[in-house]
Amino acid sequence: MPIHNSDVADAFEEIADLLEIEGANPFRVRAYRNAARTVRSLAVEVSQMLGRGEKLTDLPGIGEDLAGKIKEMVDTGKSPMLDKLHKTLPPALSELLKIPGLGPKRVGVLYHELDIETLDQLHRAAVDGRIRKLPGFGAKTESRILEQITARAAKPERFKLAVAAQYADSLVKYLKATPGVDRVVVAGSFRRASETVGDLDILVTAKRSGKVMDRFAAYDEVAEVVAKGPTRSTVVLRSGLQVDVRVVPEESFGAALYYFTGSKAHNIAVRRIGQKRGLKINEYGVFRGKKRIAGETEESVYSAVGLSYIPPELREDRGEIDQARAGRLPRLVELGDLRGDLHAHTKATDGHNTLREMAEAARAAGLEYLAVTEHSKRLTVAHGLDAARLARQCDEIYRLNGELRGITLLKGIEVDILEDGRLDLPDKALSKLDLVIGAVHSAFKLSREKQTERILRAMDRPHFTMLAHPSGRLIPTREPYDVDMGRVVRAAKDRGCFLELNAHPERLDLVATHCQMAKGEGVLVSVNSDAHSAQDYANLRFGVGQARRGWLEAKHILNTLPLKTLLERLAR
DNA sequence: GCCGTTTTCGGCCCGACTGTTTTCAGTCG
Repeated sequence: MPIHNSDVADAFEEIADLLEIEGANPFRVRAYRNAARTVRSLAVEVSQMLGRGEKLTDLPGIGEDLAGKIKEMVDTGKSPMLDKLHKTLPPALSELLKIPGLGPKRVGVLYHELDIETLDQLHRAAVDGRIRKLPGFGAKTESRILEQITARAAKPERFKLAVAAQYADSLVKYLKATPGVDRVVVAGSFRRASETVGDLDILVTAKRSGKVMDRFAAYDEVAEVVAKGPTRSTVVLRSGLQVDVRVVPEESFGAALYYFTGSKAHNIAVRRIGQKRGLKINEYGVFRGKKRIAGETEESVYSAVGLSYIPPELREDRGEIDQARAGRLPRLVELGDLRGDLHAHTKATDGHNTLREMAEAARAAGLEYLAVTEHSKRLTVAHGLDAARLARQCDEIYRLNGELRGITLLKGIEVDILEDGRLDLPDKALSKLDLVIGAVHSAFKLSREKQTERILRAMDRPHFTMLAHPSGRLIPTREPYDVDMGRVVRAAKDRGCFLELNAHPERLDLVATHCQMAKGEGVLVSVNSDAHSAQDYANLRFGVGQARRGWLEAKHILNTLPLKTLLERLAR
C-alpha cells in the first residue's frame, strides 16, 4: 500500500488534534499542523523524494523528528506515534473538534467526564441534558451543540466558488446601499479564489459601524445571527453559508483587507517577519510601538516588512514570501489576457445553444477565437459525434467563419480516451481538425499504473493536442482518478501536447499544484470554459483564478496567444 | 516540534466575541 502525501498529512493532523486534546504544548501541536499543510501542498510525493534520496528536512516546518516520522510511515505504512495516541484517546475525538464551539479543552472534558467519543454519544448526552452540568459548559452551549450536530448532517460543508460568488455579489450590493458605508469588499478564501469556500468574509469601511451591523443582521436571507458585536458579526444564511462582516475605519482598510484575506498561514509568516523588525501587525495597521506606520493600503503593509505586493491567490505560505522579498513574484495571468477559448459544446451534442449562438456569445465575451469541441460517439448520453456528423459540423464551421466577423471558429473534438488508451474516433477523422482534446470519461477506478499508461498511450496518437480536465475530479462529488501526474506532465512535454485547465466550477482542473508542475516543465496550459451554454464563458473567471493560484503568467497560457501564433503551435 | 542577520535555548501572531463567570477561559478566524 503506497503512502501518499495526503495520508501523511491526515495522520499529522489527527496527531495534532489528539495532542491538543491531551493538553500538549500548543507549539508542538502547531508544528504537526504546519507539517501536514506543507506535505499536503507538495507537488511531488514524499515517497518519491525519499526514493531519490532527497532530504525532507529541506522542506519548511519539517525537522529531523518529523522527517523521521514521515519515513517511518512511507516504509511501514503505519504511524507508531498515532497508534500510541490511540491507546489513550479514541480516533473519533477528531470528529468532535469539527463541531463549532467545541475546541480541544471542551472535547477533553467531554471525554474524561462523560466518556463521550463519538458524535452519536455527544448527541445523546446533549438530549439528556448531561452536558450543561459540566464545568465551563452551560445550557446555551448544550443547545448550540445540539443544533450544530443536526445542522452538520443537513448542509454541505463548503461551497463551490461559483456558488459562493452568487451569494457574495448580492450581499455586497445590499451592504453598499447602507447610508454611511464607503467600501464593501469580500476578503477571505473567496478573494484568494479557493476552489471552495467555507464562509464569506466581508470587509466594510464606514463612519458608524452600528448601522452596518443592524442592517447586516436584517438581511432577508439570514437564518441565524451567530454573533453580533460593534465591529464584527457572524450570520448563517438560509443556504447554510456563514458570513462574517467586519467594519474598520478607512485608514485601516489595507491592513484589514490583508488581514482578512489570509490565508492564516500567510498572515502568520508575514507577522513573524514584522516581529523581527520590531513591528506589530494587526487588522488596524502596522505599528512600531504605539505609532502606526502603515495600513491604508495592502501595498503599504507589505512594503513595511520589506516585501513587494503579493496577489491574494498566492497567499498560502508556499514560497510566495521569499519570492516577494527577492522581488521575483510572477506577473500573474489576468482574465483580459485570454484571447480565446478552446473547449465548448453546442446543441449538436449536450450543449444548449446553436453553433452560431455560441460563436456570437464568445465574441460578446471579448474572445477572438473559439474551438468547438463536441463529445465523441462513445459518450452516448451526450449524443456524441461519429466521424460523419463531425465532418458535417466542420462544413458548417467553415461556412460560418465566412460569414461571422470578429470571431473565428476552430474545428475540434473532445474525444473519449478509451480504457485501453485508443481514441474513440479514427486518425483519419481527427486529422482534419485544428485540435483534438482527449478526455477520460470512463473507467475511473483503474490502478495508478494502468490509468497513467492509458493516458500516455492516448497522447501518443499523432493528432492528440490536449488533455482535458486532467485529474477527472468533480467538486465535491468525485475524487480525482489515481494517476501519476508527474509522468503525464513530462509526457506532454515530450510530445508537444498541452494540458487543459477546465474552468467549470465543478472541475477547476488542473489543480494549482499541477499548474506549477506544468510551468516547471514548460508545458503550456489552456484555460477553457467547457461551455455548454452561451452564459458559460463567465466561468473563465474562475479558471483564471485557479491558474493564478498555480503561479501561471500569460506566457504559460496557450489561449493568450494571438490566433495566428496559436494555429502555428497547434499545427506542430 | 521547529528554528536562528538578536538566539543551538527560548521563543513561537493577534484580536473579537460569547458564555459562564464575577475577571476570564475558550473558541474562532
